[in-house]
Amino acid sequence: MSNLELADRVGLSPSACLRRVQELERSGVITGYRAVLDRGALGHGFVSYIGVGLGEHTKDAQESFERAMERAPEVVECHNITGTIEYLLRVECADLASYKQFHTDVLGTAPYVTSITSYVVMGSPKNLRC
Amino acid sequence: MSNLELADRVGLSPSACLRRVQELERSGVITGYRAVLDRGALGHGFVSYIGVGLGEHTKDAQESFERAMERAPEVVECHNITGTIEYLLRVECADLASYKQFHTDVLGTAPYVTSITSYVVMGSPKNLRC
DNA sequence: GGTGAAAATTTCAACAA
DNA sequence: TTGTTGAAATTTTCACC
Repeated sequence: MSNLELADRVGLSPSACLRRVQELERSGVITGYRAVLDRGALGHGFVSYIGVGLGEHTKDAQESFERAMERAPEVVECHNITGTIEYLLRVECADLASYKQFHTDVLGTAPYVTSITSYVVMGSPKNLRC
Repeated sequence: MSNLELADRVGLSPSACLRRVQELERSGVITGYRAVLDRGALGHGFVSYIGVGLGEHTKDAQESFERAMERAPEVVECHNITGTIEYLLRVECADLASYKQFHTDVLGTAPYVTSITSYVVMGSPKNLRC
């Protein structure tokens, strides 16, 4: 949306509207801007969440696992969570075959991993983040 | 990023670059554009994932639960997943107190809900979606 | 895919409430 | 402090090569 349209929607002049947006950028409320991509069109239609448990809870175990996730392009999100397991991943693959490959090649060889629980996404009735 | 900078980065003329971007928009690969906001600055620093199990698996049970999630502003994502539970939510609250309120007032009163498992996000070492 | 010019937008300084 | 005006700088957009 152009600043002109935004200004019109919120009922401000373009310059006043721009000043507010710039203030949000400067103060860190707006971190940046992104294009929203269609997963299916990109060939990443197979989405799953994966709970991962680590055998050790040392700093080294965490860092080496996180580095492995950083390298894997299929891993779109990696959250360090409380509870019975340590990590929750969001993984986007082309299909079940490429997911299986990720499962064995990446998760199977990642350091300290002791448990893997997959939840395949069948649909997302609400998704405000994309 | 302006089209001028993007064109410079990919090594194309601005017009050729714009033509490619417009084709991505037209063909549906690029669905839209979003500002990336800082959760903490917005007062939504308390992020958690919640696994939800439903007692019934009827169409009615699913639809009424999904409608309840649609109404709750704290629910940022609602995924219908395979596995032992039916839904995985991403919930963003101000703090633990407002999370507790969401837990009892929204999830506690949502229809057909039989199990709730919370995973509080301590950190997100990788997060390509925002 | 590139060039160049017209149209539109962003940006900001000066001013007003 | 917040909003408006107006003009310059920049960018987007597109016809043509």
